[in-house]
Amino acid sequence: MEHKRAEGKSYVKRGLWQPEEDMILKSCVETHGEGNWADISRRSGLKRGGKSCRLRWKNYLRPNIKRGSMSPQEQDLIIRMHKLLGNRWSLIAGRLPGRTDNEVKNYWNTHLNKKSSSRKQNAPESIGATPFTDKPVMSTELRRSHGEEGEGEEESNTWMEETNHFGYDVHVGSPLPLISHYPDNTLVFDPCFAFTDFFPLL
DNA sequence: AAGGTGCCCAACCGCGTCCTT
DNA sequence: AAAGGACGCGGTTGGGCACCT
Repeated sequence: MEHKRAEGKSYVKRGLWQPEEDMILKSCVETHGEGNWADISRRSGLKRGGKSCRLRWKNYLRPNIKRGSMSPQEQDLIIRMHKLLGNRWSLIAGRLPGRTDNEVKNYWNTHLNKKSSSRKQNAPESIGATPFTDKPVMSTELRRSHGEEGEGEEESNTWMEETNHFGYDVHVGSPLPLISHYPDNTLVFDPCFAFTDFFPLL
C-alpha cells in the first residue's frame, strides 16, 4: 500500500509510518524544533514530505497526546462546539486537551454525526439556547477577523492543561464551563459563556 | 472456515492564508 | 504590490479490522 510518487527529481514515501521513522522524526523535531517542516524533512533523511512530517508529529508524536476513547464529557463538548462553530475541527480540538483536530473530526464523522442528528430529532425545545441546526453560529467570514487563529488555540490549550479537565473547576476569566447541569442531570449549554468565549474582542 | 460488508482511523490532497523576498 | 513558497485546515480516501452470514 505504501507507494512512492515520482515528483521531478525526488520521490516521496507515503503510507503508514514505521516505528523507526517515528523515532527519527521525533528526535529531529526535539533537536531542531517545530516550524520549518521542509527543513525537518530534509534533515531527518526520511523520504517524507514536510506536510507528512508535520501531520505525523502533530497527530501522534507530539507530547501530551491523549489516545483512547472519548469520555462522555468530551463527546458532549464536541457536539456543542460543533453546533456553535461548525466543522472548525482545529478550534474544537483546542478545547480538548491532548486531542487533535484529525481525531475530533474522525470521531465526529464516525460517532457523533449520527448521534447529533438523532438528538436533533429527539431534542426538547427547552434544551440549549439555539435549536439544532446545521449552520454554525459563527460564520466563516467572522473567523479570522476575531484573531482566533493560532494564538487562541495555544492559549486555550495551556489553561486547560492547567485546570486539568474541561475547566469544570475553573478559575475566573476562563471561558469554560460551557456546560452546566440541570437538576435532572441533563447537560445544558450556557450561551452567554459561549458568546464571550468566541468573541473575546467584543 | 471463508467470503462479504461496514466501520474506524491514519494519512493524503487541495486550497486558503501567511510570510518572505 | 506581486510572486512564490511554506504552513495549516478541512475534506476525502483507502487499508485494516471486526462482525455478520
